[in-house]
Amino acid sequence: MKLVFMGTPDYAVNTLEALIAAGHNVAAVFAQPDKPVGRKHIITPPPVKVCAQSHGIAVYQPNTLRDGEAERLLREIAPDAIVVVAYGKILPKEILEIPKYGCVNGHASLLPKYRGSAPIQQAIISGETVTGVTAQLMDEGIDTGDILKTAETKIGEEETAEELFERLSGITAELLVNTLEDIENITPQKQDEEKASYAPIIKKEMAQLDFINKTATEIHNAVRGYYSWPCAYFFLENKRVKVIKAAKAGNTDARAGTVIKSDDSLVIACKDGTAVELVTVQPEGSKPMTAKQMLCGRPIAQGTVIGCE
RNA sequence: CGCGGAGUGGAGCAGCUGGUAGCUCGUCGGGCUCAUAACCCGAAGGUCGUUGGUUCAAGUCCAGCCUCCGCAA
Repeated sequence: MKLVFMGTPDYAVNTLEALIAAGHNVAAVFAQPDKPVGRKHIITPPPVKVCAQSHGIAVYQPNTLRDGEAERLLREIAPDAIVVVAYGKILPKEILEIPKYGCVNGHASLLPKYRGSAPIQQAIISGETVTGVTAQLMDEGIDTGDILKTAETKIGEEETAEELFERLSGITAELLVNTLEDIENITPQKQDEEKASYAPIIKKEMAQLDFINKTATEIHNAVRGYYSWPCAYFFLENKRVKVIKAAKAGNTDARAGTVIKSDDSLVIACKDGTAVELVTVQPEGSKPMTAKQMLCGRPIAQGTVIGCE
């Protein structure tokens, strides 16, 4: 099948590779423009671009798809289908209409749940135990297209968003290859709007831990869901401390937000009499370390209340 | 030249205005104890990232370099 692939980050690379390996003719790849990355602001090409180039595929990085240029180009290429994975741009109607089989998107949730930019993180933060990937026939809305195929997977109890990303990336690749294979025989299913939910883009501030108003389970989910970006955190003497790993630590009758243990481990009381142990942390300016290591050099008095400014 | 923090015994840190290094943990030895990851006593272990400079004297001041990290993107 003659395809155009649209994607940007690491997450999408598996799918591109899989499509090529499955024998499809990937005629062109669209990715976001190169962006400055890192402390030195080095202009870096997105992973999908790097991958495409290594396969000798033409790469396009338009700033917009709405100036007619992309449409003209795609009509000229005339793909049978456009496959979209984490591209980062909304496809306008005139482009959606170009391919015979439409535009097929791999979305990292079981639609209609968690439409939007952060389905993976949101699933973990919400405490889901099962998630998956949906192949949908894109329409003009955000992840509102008809469902072609889905693949489910369990979320591990200690699984982080980073790990889930990695796994779903592979599942997405497989699902999309299968979807294209069967595309003639699939009857697209409408999404159930009643069950729809939206996973908004993650902002840094959302990852600040609130021990007072969240239970230990919610804290644990947040720590996993925000890892490795932006990473859950709290403030200690005006310094940001990231929490890399946390564990539920039984019950307590201490007031929520209070440090109830700070010798060889760090335990904080949470909402509803629950308690959470902060296992691995990273104070601003330091490398990640165990809570015990941090306490060696920066003791925290028991009874200290960790608020949420 | 985007902003900022940091490189000190195995780990995490302190060391302000310069006179050869200290804390918590760990390690090792001994003791207490029915016992212990608990407690007590003791010990080992540091060319203070690197190069050069100022000084009678620098971890401590100055300059350059290397490395790590947070923010921002």
